[in-house]
Amino acid sequence: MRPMGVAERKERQRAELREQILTAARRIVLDEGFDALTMRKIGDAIEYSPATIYLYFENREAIGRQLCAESFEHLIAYMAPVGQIADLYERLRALGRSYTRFGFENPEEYRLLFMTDSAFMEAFFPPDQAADPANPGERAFQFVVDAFRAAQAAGVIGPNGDPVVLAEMVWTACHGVVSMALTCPRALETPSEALVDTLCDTMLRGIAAPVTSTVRSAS
Amino acid sequence: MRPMGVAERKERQRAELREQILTAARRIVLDEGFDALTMRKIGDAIEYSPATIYLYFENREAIGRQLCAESFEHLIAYMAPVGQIADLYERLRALGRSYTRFGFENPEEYRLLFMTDSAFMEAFFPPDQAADPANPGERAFQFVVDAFRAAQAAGVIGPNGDPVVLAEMVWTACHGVVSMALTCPRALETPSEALVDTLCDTMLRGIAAPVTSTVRSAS
DNA sequence: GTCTATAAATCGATAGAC
DNA sequence: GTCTATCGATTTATAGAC
Repeated sequence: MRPMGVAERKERQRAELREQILTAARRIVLDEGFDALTMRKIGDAIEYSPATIYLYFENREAIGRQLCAESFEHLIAYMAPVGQIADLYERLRALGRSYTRFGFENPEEYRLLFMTDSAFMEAFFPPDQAADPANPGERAFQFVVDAFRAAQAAGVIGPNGDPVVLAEMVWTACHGVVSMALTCPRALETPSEALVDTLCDTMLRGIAAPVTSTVRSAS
Repeated sequence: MRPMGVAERKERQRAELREQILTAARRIVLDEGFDALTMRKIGDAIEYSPATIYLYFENREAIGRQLCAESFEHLIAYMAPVGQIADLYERLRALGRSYTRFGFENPEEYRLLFMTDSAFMEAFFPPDQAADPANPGERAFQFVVDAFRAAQAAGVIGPNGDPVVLAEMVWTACHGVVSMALTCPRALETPSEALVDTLCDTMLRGIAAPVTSTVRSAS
């Protein structure tokens, strides 16, 4: 008779090695970027042959996709505490800051999520219209949308503007600062954090300001 | 005696082949992106051996740098006509639109300039503080700064805010829309052009609005 | 000035032995 | 389940003949 639990142990060991692969891959990506992620490097790190990795992941991309999902959770972890801020206006400002802070503190994760080949992100923003709430990318974005919806409901920013458009607006603007700072820090004279603050403040003022009475004092 | 003009002809031929190399390289980059630019492909295109190219350019990066300089000129060509717009407020809005239009209409050029390894851009934003007016990257940026300066001088947007910071703000925000749209079009629900317009309008309203009296109607 | 030939180094992925 | 060995295809860049 085969002892009980043999299958369980095997399954456990298999999951363990899978996790080792991901840990090694994550380390490589964080240190050197996704382009530097090779099966050989992973193999060296976990002290297995490169061929073995193919028994745990279909290919290199599948590893990348899994890393993406985990990084989205990481991003959410940065933004989630902001939900505690009672002042809904301050919450919006803090959201921009927490998003960009994630980018600056985890540049290679940020690169992997938002600055690499679209093949990854498309896996997280599927073509079908229905937003999947289980999708970590979608969940991160909904955080921003909800914050705008709440601010509108409370009358903090005025009812004008689709919350989705507003969310995409601040998201892409923040993304602009982070991605430019990561691609070419020298191009920005203004310190990134100051730029983000100015940007968020200006946008929120612009959203709060009445659309009709644009200030145009001269000629 | 050697006929006159031999050296001139040689120099002319040399410049011609150099231009052929750049033309072939440009085509490859525009069609397939900078990563797809290889010495072999250039060689095939111009019907010379790959080795020959090294007699005209130090290496692959030097070719990329030259392409960058030309693409900066291309970007300036998009933005320059905007300088004709008399209404300084409209000029600022048009600046954002012309910048992003360059990106959408020339995605691979945009990628080369602003979304590739920083090694290129750093060549155009040198470490020394003094902004070199001959630098095409610097010149493109100064366009935006000058527009803000003019708008401030005319009292169109109020005197608050360093024009450089304001310029970097709209620049990075516009860059955010373009780069996100190029990296993962699916992530944006709002059409890019609409997003740019909303973004620029909102920012300009926020700049025009008085800093002190931020509208905060409720709790 | 241009070529051929090749060095030297990658890489992803697989076949088949154990 | 893991390995070795390797295929097959890249690439940049150079040495040396012509």
